[in-house]
Amino acid sequence: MKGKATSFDIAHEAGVSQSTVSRALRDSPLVSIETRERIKAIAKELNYKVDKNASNLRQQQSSTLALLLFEDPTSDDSMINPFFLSMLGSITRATAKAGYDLLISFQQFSNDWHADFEDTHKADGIILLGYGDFLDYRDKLEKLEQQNTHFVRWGALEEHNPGVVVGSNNYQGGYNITNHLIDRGRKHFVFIGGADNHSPEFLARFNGFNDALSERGILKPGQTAKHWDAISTETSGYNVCKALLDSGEKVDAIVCASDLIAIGVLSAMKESSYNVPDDIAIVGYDDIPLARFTSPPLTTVKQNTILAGEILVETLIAKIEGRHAKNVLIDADVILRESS
Amino acid sequence: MKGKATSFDIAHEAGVSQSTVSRALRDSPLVSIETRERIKAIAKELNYKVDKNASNLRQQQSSTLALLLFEDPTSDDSMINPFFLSMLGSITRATAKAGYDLLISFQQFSNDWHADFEDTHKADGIILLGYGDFLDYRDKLEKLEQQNTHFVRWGALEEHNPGVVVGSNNYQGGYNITNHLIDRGRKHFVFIGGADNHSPEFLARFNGFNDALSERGILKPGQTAKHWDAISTETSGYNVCKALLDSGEKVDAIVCASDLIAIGVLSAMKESSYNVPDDIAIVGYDDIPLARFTSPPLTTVKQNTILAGEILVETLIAKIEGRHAKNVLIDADVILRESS
DNA sequence: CTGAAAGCGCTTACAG
DNA sequence: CTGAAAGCGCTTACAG
Repeated sequence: MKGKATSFDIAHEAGVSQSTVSRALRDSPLVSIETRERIKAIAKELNYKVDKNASNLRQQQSSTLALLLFEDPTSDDSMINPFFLSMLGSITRATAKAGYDLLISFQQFSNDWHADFEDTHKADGIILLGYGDFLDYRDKLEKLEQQNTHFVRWGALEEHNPGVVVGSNNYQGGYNITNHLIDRGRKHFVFIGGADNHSPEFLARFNGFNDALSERGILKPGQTAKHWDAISTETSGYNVCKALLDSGEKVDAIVCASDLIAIGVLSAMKESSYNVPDDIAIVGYDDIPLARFTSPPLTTVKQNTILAGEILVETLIAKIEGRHAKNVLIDADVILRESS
Repeated sequence: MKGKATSFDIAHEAGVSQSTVSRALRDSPLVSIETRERIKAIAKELNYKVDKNASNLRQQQSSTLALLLFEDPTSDDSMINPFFLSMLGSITRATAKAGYDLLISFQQFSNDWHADFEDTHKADGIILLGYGDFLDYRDKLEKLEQQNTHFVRWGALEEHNPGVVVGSNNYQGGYNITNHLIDRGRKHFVFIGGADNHSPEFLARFNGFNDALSERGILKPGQTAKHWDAISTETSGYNVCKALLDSGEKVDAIVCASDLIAIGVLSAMKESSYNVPDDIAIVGYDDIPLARFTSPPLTTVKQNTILAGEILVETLIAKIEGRHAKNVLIDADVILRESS
């Protein structure tokens, strides 16, 4: 036998037609059990595998999902946010469990990204993952929607979302962790991280933070909480924290928009000989695996990545199969550790 | 226009044959520049994309690489080794640059993994990534080789490797970082991590460690360095370090088989009030992004993941295209930080 | 430079 | 329960 075996080879070997082979391998009840078993045995022996290209072409679908992972081009080359990597792991597993393959593509926000996976029939649907400047790509999402491309996006729920969105309850997370700090007697709060509508997830965290401070009287009516801008990297957290300390701003609690920022902040604190949490409490957001191993271990808000990955995949498959798919908000839990 | 446009739609619109459309879109010099441009414009207008399934079927190839990422089933669910994630990032980028798509699949070592990506024509070749019990899957690799499946493996170079291997010079890394510690006056060494032929990469690091100690007279002839077994997770590093400290073993330098282990070790040191590096020097291996942010920052051996990803992809494509592909050993550099 | 035709390897409606 | 045939949307050898 030269080259790979085809269904015709099996048919020849089994003394049946090629149609019967195809039916048998797909477990069609139209074929008697005995013939089915016989054909399967021969297929196995010849190491036959259905050619996916032919099968997909004929069926006009691909049993493949595409994941577009957006990276912040401002961030460090090799440093992909561990939170997304953990999502990637759970999405991969959920995809496999559902019988689909997963095509992956990293995209730079800055680039003119193209989501032609579905147009080229390489994928039946697309998962969009990544923080980043929402406003920049809103147009593209709307175009995707117009083209009837199936896609789900991980992100913040807003009034008019193009497509379906699965996200974490960022407002609740920011709100709860701030209340925790207030309960511990903290008075002077600063939020470090992006907090405008370019990154709605961080903004929601900030809003929860702000509302908790207002409700508990830390903020006077009409006042807005203190906010220092940073992108979601350790380096940015480190630099901003240094600047914050230099500014002489009175602070005894810092709420960071992500764990990565918090790790940079902890590092700056140590360098400037501040004691965490005695002098200043630091909390993060995401609960990346390393949050347990910082010094001190980091209090943070856990995003349930395993659940999130499953829901993303489930939602996308629902769209592909034409079932109803709705937006989902996943609860975010505060994880108490020693940094607060 | 209902459904997606095909090359026949473009042909109709352009008043040429479908063959000419196909040629024009592939930039064949057989088609005049003017016709080419005209056809491309129409294709763009109709939002036409070549159907990959049809194109692949016809050409008997897929322009897709598959990445099998093996996870250690003993390790924490959500915690994928950051080193591999960083490799994943660089492999994704290198794959895209070479004009291929990337299919990803996570595999449990324990499972009966099947690499039928190439058999099903879903991928032209396979990249195997992950530490793990080499002996367990040696048979499978040999079977892959017999079936003429194109694959590259990330790992240790050994005498009789099935297939092509790209790896880091683990022996050199272990050797150099140990010499660094000896230069700093350390006398009592322990290696934490797996060091048998089930995980040849860790074993190579241990061998480099051992040989450096022998050459410098820290080990008497015939003696073997002290070695405590651990899997590559923070938790395992933490537990083993606790046991080591409890044992009363005299130690002033610990060489860890991975940064993850070292992070657990640092955490145990802190808890038991040892000062790093004054009491005990700790070094890791991998230089994961967080190594810079541990407390104290971790001295470690850098694996050049960007280069590694590029070489893996390059090597695999060489095999696919029938060119000569040889094993590659990448240099490993010691990164000095405060933990040693 | 262009077109008509074959064929990649399947799945499935149609006929028996 | 089974088979002959059409067709998914391309690419490319062949003929002009």
